Amino acid sequence: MSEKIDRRRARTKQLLYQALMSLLTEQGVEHLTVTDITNRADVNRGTFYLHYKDVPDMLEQIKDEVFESIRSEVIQLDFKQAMACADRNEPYPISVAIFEQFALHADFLKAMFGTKGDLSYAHRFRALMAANIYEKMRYNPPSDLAVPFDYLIAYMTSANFGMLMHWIESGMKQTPAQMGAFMTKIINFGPLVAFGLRELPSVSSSSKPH
Amino acid sequence: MSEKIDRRRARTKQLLYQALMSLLTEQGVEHLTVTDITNRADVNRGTFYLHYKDVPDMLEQIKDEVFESIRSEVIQLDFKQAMACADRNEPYPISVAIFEQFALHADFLKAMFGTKGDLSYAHRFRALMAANIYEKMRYNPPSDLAVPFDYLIAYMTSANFGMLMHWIESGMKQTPAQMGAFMTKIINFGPLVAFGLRELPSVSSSSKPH
DNA sequence: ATCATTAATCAACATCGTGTTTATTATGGA
DNA sequence: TCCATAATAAACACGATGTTGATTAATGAT
Repeated sequence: MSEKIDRRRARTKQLLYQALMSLLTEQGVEHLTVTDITNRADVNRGTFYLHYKDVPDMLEQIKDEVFESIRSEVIQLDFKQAMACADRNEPYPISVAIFEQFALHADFLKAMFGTKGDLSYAHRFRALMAANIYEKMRYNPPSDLAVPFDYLIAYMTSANFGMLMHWIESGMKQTPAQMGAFMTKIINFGPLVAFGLRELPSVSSSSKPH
Repeated sequence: MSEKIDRRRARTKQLLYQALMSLLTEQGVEHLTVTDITNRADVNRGTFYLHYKDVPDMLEQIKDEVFESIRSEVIQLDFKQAMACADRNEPYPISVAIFEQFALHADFLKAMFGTKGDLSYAHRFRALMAANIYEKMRYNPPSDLAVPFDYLIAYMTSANFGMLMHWIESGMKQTPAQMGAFMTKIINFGPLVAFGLRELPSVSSSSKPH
């Protein structure tokens, strides 16, 4: 009853979505016009305005949906669980689930993070990761840093996000499970150890909970 | 003789530049119109086209100049020198010079890398760093990686670039010398050691030259 | 199956920014 | 001074926008 969806609305909305996606993969996020979208969707131009305010509005809605689908996974991350998985040398399931969610929206994200992409969207994902890492650190607050804490956050979010982008841009040759394993290793042991350039260092006293 | 610069050309070009910069810091790189720029510069709209093809062309020229000024410093980086400085616990001069060059163009870069920024420009700088790191690695080629080499590159370029962006976005509270010190530490010892979360690990055999 | 409701279409409109052109004015360098 | 060139002003066609009103078509409920 409360769910009343007119087939016509759903149909044209899907046509517009498909048209947008094909244009997005072709020419990136710039120079997207209502005229182009509606022409490709074989829909009257005026009809577009029955669904969206303008092109940025349409993009915003899709961005929100994709972001939310990933955010809902990210907030389930548990630092201790991830560490336990890393010690047992197995991928952390929630981490894998996140990569699967990314794979699901690969085309869209590839366009949004590609050369002609949307920097504000990248910032949004980085902010999500930062909040998450900050949450992790609260369990084991660092002190006596050789480099300020906010730089630690910037470093880690950018590094992880960079690997994610590289995965998407290079055609997702690794499975989500593999990527999850990479990420877990690097987060817990640092890049040099994870990449096999150094042995695992002995755990220092400063990383022990009080 | 060969250097013949009409004062009028130089004057209007500077007026256009100043107008562009003030608009850039106000509203980011999007929705920059010729009309807005020439209005703010108090210059006839037609005059703009005597200097630039269109707005992207004007941006491109400035982007090229700034990029080149930084690239010319980056290519002077020497891996061994940087390591030597790190061991003596002093900032690597060329690294400091790079940060000074960034500081020189802070306003422009802040706009280009901000929320409404230009992702293609960010990619360009990351590609520069990637080429540089790749060059470094050639002296000490890694083998037996737990994670593929291209992910190592993606990780490192993104991490370093992320710190750089954070420095710019947070108002450049650290001096170029301090930032150079941060960077040198992290590149050589990894983030966990650099941030003081672990002790310096013993150097493994895999990181020794043959 | 009917019918009122809602969606989609079509055509027209004013608006805005673009890039170009022409004629005119002014400024600079020699 | 005087020539070359830069800047101005006004006009133009073009393309995309966002809106409107009238019309046709499809849908869901009864």
